[in-house]
Amino acid sequence: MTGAARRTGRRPGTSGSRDAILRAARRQFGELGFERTTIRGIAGEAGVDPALVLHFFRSKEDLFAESIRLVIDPSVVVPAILEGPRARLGERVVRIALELWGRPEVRDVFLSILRSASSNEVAAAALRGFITREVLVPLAEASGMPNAPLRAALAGSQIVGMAVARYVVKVEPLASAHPDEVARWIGPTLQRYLTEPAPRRSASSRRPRGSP
Amino acid sequence: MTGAARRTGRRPGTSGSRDAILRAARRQFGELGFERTTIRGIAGEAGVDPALVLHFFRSKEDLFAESIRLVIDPSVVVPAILEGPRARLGERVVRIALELWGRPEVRDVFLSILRSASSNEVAAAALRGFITREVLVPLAEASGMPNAPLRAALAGSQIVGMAVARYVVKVEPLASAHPDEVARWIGPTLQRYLTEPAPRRSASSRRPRGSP
DNA sequence: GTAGGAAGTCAACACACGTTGAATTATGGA
DNA sequence: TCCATAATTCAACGTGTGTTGACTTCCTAC
Repeated sequence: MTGAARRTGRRPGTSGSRDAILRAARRQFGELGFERTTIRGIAGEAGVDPALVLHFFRSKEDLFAESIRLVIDPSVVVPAILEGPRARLGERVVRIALELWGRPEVRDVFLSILRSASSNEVAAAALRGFITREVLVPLAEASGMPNAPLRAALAGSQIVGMAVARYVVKVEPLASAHPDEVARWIGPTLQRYLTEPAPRRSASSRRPRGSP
Repeated sequence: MTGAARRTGRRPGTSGSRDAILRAARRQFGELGFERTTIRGIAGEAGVDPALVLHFFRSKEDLFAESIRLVIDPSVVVPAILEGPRARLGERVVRIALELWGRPEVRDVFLSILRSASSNEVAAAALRGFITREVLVPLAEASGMPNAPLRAALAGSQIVGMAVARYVVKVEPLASAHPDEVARWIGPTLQRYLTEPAPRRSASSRRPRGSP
């Protein structure tokens, strides 16, 4: 080595430290979840002093909130969902979801949210908000069905379930199935939730006549 | 108060401390997940010294592992899934799942696993193991279809997705929908995954002839 | 040129956590 | 009756964490 011990003070030129920190944060929050990710770890990966992390982002919570600010563009995604034949709505939705999960930046953010949604209220709110805004509302509009919110929530539940099974818990053979195959199976489910008539009340789940 | 400062040494009679600790652990792991649950917190809820917790269970990891040891009885659940008309397999599965989530002890354990599966390998393994053993294998047997593992994984993904949406993220109106309604919507999905013919390869997802 | 702010490091604080070892009191079998 | 063993608390240790404040170096607007 040239023996250059990292000295104090500002560096010449533009360092890109802020971005490096954010990238490292996203990656680690995605891999470890909120609790197990440490400021020191992020700083290490970004090649920077831990104090600098908090110089840019005021606290760990703030950094987390910033790191899960969505990196997907609704003005692209929503039209992509809406355009095309209504008979293939479900399939389009799965394909778009799978495509998003395929991009590393997006995937890290999604994993962050999913990993942390369980114990971090910010993350849970983010997930709820995202699902509502980016998934439910457009889908409800696209379907134009009565019951739209419930239908959209059901569709969302199947997508989240697929993501958990595939990317978090890694249940085989789903985890390594080809996206096309996944789309073929799950597409019809979403299609039914979103566009087909509501299920009939079956005999066994009806209360006997005269009961309250 | 009677001023009775808790003194040291063994208590007369049977105290039930071990059970109290386990109950508190299950509850807190379920509410907070592995990381945010503390030994001190559990001890507090159980009315006991923190050291006693580690006297009974050798470490926090061990306590966690013990606390997620499944409280459901396969010899009851599996037959309940298998018996009855094959045409209503899907509906039976959802109903059983919802019924299990309704019992507080089971619910705490499920929540523990779900909340911690993302960052705790023990929990992820437990979830994978449980899904495989209690859900996938029996379902695969029940269906007797080719592709059984994939089919069962898909069914599992819809169940987990419903649980996350309903109990963790609390997406409305799914979160407060009546179990009957949930069963009516989701039953057919499981039914299709488990018993209906595999989806045909559609034109749009086929590669053009001659490509690798 | 020079002042003020931005980028960067260093050392330290305070706190909470999991874990340990010794000490104390009860139980139950020989 | 005695003694090993179980149940229980207490006090403490070590470690890792988020966060802070002082300090230095560079950039840019006047």
